Amino acid sequence: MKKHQILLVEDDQNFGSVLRDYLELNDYNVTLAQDGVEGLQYFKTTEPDICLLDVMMPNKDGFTLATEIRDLDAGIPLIFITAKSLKEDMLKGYQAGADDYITKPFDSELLLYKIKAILNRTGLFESTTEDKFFLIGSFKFDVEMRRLKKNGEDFKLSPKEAALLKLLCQHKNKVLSRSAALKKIWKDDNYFTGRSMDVYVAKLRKYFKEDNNIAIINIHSEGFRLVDRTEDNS
Amino acid sequence: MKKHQILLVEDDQNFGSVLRDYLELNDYNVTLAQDGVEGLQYFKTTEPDICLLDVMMPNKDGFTLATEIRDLDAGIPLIFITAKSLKEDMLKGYQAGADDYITKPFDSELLLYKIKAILNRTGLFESTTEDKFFLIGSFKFDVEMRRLKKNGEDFKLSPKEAALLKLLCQHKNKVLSRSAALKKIWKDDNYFTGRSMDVYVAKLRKYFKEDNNIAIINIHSEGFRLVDRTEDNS
DNA sequence: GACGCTGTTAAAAGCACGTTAAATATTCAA
DNA sequence: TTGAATATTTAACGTGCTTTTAACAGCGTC
Repeated sequence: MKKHQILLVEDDQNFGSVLRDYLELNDYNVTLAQDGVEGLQYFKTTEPDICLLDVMMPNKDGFTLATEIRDLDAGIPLIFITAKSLKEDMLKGYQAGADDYITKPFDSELLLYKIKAILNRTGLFESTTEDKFFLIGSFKFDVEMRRLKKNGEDFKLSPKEAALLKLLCQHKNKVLSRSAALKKIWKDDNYFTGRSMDVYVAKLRKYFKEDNNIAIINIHSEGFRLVDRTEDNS
Repeated sequence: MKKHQILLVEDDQNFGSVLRDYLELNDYNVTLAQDGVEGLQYFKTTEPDICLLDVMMPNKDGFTLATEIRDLDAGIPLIFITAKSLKEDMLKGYQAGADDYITKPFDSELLLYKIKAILNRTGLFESTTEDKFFLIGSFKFDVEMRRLKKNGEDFKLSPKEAALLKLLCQHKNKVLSRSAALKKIWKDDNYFTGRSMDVYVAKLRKYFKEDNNIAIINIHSEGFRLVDRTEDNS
């Protein structure tokens, strides 16, 4: 999963860098701008997913900046940060197109949740770039459709076959541990589910039987490894 | 512009009806439910654009309700209303999928702005040009009229037939998941609604029986796929 | 070679789907 | 309000796909 990009515009250097570090610790990429002018410039170059704007800033205040940003991208989420909790300010903020408003001093954990909530919302509408296809040698595996295609042949996979192949693909050329796969797909790890998984490994191997470049190799009492020799790996 | 529909769930009768009136004065259609159970029921029947949920309620609390609502419609915006401003509560709210959080006593004008901000955001992503027609091979499907035409033939579809065909069309050549369709059309996902859906799939297939280019294909335990072979897809 | 682990196949059990028809529920007009 | 027309759900039965279990044979390590 790619990290989300945040634009933070805050003139208070101390507060700004502390907040930036905190957000970065929580897996966001943060660009920190010192004022509205710089903020707009960084907005154009970094193409953030969400903006945190201080209201009171020299040079260009947060509301003006918000309007300009919204001009460039009507859909970008905005959160205002302000010391005052004046009602007029909040209303003005929402008019400028705020998605949320947070007043200093604020709880940093709460801010994280707000960011997450908003990104979830916008994320819903973006095409989720979850792994939809895998290329395995000359095969193409369509996860949603559960189809494994090669030239003329076109196999329909069962749910468990597809789930297992997906896991193997995600670990291509690495080891997929037995117990991890069992817990993930079978939600259980005992003798019988283990045997069941072996049956599925056998089924998958059949599909790749003709192709010597593809193999599902067992690592004794560890798990399985999907090797694709069409890629330049040792 | 059609009025937005709000679902307000609030057990305090006085507060609830005052808030409802206030929102109605501001051009919203409001449905007021007294508790979580009633809330879920009204959610299914009124199909609101946004929900305002009191957290503390008898019978079923706001968080539980939120989860159930999100299960039916992952995209619907939720705002929690609470008397306490406990951090734990707010975090729990955001985890339950809140878009915003407001604590009593609150400024009513601010609430309006929050609602507006959220509706603006969701409105951006909805297809403004709601699909009125679909072309399926040599058929033409008029969604509002619930008519499926081909040359001489002209079938009149029932509401559920039309709703299902519309969903299939929106996912043409992709997978329409069983549970998604059931939640969207039947507002429920259990054995019997599932069987009911199968009956409707059979009905739809009959309409396309003569045309070999159109098929509704089942993907076992996943859902259905409307394939149109007059378009150049594999 | 003993033991546990894996490979494979086939039979058995389980579950999802296709379809039709009968039973309910809903709608609409008289 | 009632009854006819329409719409939807439930039931029943057949079919096919999926998954588990069982059985037996081969492999790996100690």
